[in-house]
Amino acid sequence: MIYTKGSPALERGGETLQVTVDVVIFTLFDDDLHILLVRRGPAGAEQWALPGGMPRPDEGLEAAAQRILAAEAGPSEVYLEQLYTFGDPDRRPEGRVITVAYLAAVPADQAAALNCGSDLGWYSVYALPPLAYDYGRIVNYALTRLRYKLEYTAVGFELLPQAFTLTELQSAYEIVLGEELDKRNFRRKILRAGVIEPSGNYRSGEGRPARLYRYREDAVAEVKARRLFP
Amino acid sequence: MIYTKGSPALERGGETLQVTVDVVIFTLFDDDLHILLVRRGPAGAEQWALPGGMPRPDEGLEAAAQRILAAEAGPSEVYLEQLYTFGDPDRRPEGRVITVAYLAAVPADQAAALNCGSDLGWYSVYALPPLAYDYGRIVNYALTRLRYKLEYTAVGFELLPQAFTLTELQSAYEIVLGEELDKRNFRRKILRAGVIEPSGNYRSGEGRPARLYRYREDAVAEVKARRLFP
DNA sequence: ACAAAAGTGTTGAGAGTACACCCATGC
DNA sequence: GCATGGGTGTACTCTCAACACTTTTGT
Repeated sequence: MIYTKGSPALERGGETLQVTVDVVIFTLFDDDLHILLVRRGPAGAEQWALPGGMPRPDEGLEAAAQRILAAEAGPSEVYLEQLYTFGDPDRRPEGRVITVAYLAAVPADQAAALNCGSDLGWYSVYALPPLAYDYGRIVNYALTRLRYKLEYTAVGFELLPQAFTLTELQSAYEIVLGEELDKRNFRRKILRAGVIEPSGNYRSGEGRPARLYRYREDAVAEVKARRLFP
Repeated sequence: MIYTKGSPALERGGETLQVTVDVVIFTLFDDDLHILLVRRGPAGAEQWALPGGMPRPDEGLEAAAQRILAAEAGPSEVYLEQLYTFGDPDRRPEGRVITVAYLAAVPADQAAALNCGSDLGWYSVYALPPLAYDYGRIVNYALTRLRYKLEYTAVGFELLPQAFTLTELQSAYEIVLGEELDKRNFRRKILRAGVIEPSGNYRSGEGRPARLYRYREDAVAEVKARRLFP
């Protein structure tokens, strides 16, 4: 018999088993990739944590992540995916907590609380404040995953406003990947992929106005990358 | 304040919150891809489940998966990765269970219990018996992930014995992917990748003896597949 | 007219794909 | 000697990567 019934939390020596859902929320502004953090602990010895909480009794894990995201960052209709579940017994000194981490990407123009209170803030992933517990590991994991997905899927657009120029798009890729890309190759490849289309408008600024593009909702983000093995 | 302390399992209306770890264990024999299932329920209306259990108080999630794997399938030193966490509130009628699913791949010659009791058995993923709850979904998810990883990483070798012929390797790929591959292209590509080396021995059978290969432990399974996006 | 950013093509190298025959052994 | 599975090479196409100049606007 594999599954035991009963009340496991109590049977296990009285230890409580907490499950939390934490969300790593990425956004892109000021030429930098940011995540949302909440402050914990007293000023002076302050530490930062990911927004999170416990799933409610009748709430699925993804629904909980969605709720947390909406509460802290504002928008709905954003990119959200399960990242990983962290459950080492000694993650936290006060007791065992199993955390189901999610990754979210929101466009900066939808991200509420861009200049939010001192308990909540966007921080560059390249200059993070001290994080509590093993949050650093979770953030690293999320960043690795975001970079990976950026190359093989269309997540990149989830970080941008609805209309964007090709230069802005390229810049977004460069910021997240931490790597420079060739302008002509970038444009050829992204246009040939057929995932974006001109919106018909232009954006003026310094120099020649740039054509605006939008992501094609009907785009098949068919990720047919080359196989490593036969 | 995001995290509440106390005894959440009781505070939440007396509902207990169970966390289990389940493992989808793949192996390859008889020209077919199999997973290990355990029987639950009475004969006649029997249903099958994935091997699983609760993590012990001082045991990490991966450690729990390793323990379950060792107990049911025998070997250690096998491929094991976290798959996904399933936590819909209505997964099970008897109460809420959050399941952290793992994916394992073991070579058939290490898989104990190949002809095990009637409570435990290997089943072809292409002909599964009736599964309890949402196990079907978990198995599908695992199969999708296995196929995906097969193409871009070196998991394939985890399903094979230490020494294998190129024909056996190709056959393994074909069985898992459900697709035929070209012999010459397969060989050129796998050899050029530098992940296997001849063991020096040969296997005799019908026809010309086949050269045996082994997986190179020092192989950099550098997955440099083509980017979809720039 | 000039500064500033947008936009545009070509070429060489490497990888993918399709395809058919000879080789070594056991019986 | 023949059946059985093992092993090998080539030609075409496509994608990648490297690389520099012209165009359009605002001041």
